[in-house]
Amino acid sequence: MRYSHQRELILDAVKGVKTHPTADMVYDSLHAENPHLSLGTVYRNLALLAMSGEITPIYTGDNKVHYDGDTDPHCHFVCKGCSKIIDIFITPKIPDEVLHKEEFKVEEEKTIFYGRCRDCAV
Amino acid sequence: MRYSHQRELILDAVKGVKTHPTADMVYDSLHAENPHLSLGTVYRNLALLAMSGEITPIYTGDNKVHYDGDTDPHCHFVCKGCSKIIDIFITPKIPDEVLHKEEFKVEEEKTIFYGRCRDCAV
DNA sequence: AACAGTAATAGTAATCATTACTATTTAGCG
DNA sequence: CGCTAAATAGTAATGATTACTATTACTGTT
Repeated sequence: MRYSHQRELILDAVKGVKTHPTADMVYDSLHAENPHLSLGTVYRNLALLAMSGEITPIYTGDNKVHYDGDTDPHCHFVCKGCSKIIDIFITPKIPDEVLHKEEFKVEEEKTIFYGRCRDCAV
Repeated sequence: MRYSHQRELILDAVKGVKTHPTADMVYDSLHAENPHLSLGTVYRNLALLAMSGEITPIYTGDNKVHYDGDTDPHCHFVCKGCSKIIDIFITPKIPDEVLHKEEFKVEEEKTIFYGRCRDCAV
């Protein structure tokens, strides 16, 4: 993987923010300062950065991939009202019984809690 | 919610299977016997059934919503090689520290383990 | 510093899952 | 049976993501 200015921009955009932006949001945040940046480039580099472990994809069910610049293992909360994603800094522990299955080998765990945030309480 | 024959078909198709089918897969499995069933009807009813808690959506990151006919709380394993989904029958426990946050109220938890199945081992 | 080779980009078109729309059908109640 | 609203079929539209291609720009070599 060869250096590219755009990839650095994109990585910084995700790392520099505590929200969990989608490709579209990253593109919007960079486009004003970099009018020639292409949305396809954002998509491709987010995928590359996720593959190389520099950012983490989050699949919340809103039909868009979000990315987290904090790769330290932790969980997320997703509000069913406003779709906001909140970091929960507890380290999920993969149970031994799951690690020792014959059927498959677990490499990572993703845990999402769903509910309602204070603003969206029913 | 009024009874419909189509909804019953769709519910049975998801409940009657241990795979975790997408709307498309449900449609395919029913279309031969029910040539007038519409894909839109499948999508709408899967969403309705999920909302009423009769089936559970799973977001694995493959950009398609899968559904699980088993609503008993449990986890899933997703193979990074073949994308197969395997049930893991351990009941995830929502940690007290998460249940007692002021910021939000957790209603459910979804945990997915990622790795490689035996067939896709590297 | 020019050169070559090849990965990366920009810009646009295409794809794929899902949702929206509308005329028609049907559940279910009086 | 007949009414009314909910549900469906079939098709069109949307929205996120990927594919494609000509051009640009890293990086190792002379």
